[in-house]
Amino acid sequence: MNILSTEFYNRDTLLVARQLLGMRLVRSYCGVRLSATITETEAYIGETDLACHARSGRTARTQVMYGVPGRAYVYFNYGLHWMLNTVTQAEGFPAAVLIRAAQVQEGQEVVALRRAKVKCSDWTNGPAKLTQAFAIDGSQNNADLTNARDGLWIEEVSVISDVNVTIAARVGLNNVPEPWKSMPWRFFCNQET
DNA sequence: AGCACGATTAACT
DNA sequence: GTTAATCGTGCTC
Repeated sequence: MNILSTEFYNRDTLLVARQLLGMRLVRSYCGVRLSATITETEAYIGETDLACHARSGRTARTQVMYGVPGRAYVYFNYGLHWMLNTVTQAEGFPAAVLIRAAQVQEGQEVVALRRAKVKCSDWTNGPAKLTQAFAIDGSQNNADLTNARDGLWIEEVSVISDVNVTIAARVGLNNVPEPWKSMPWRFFCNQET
């Protein structure tokens, strides 16, 4: 196993979002190893990106995005849902990659209990579904993803070739003005299984 | 202090 | 396709 390092995250956010496809998100939960292959990501880049939380500048909520790359930015949305991001680019520049979907590999028994009411194909095919399945919430905000100490990290597994990747506009940005609403900053693997 | 709304989900019709 | 659930955040008064 090869845990992605600070150098991986300290690069252009679009490159990180693209290359996170195929990587394995790992969670150490109650002594059990949960893992899932990342299949969908979105990039949020800087204060000028009006879809990015950093559009409001540095606040208590957004400070993690301004911090060192390779940390988790976990935020609460719609009064119910937690979203997992990885902080990218140099310290001081606010950017992150939202992990939108993944395919469970290890720990299926645990995930099956946590996602008991839905069929397995719906376990982790959305950003808040993923955090529910992996028991990720605000206590993981600013967790260090570059080692196993905080129980959450990403391992390099395989590289997904371009023919298997679709690039499209980000989703859920109803009130965001153009051109930000339509920027092709979403990356996902073509074949769902 | 009050308000509108959100990087969604699941359960409806 | 439509909508309730549910509350932190940032903005206005």
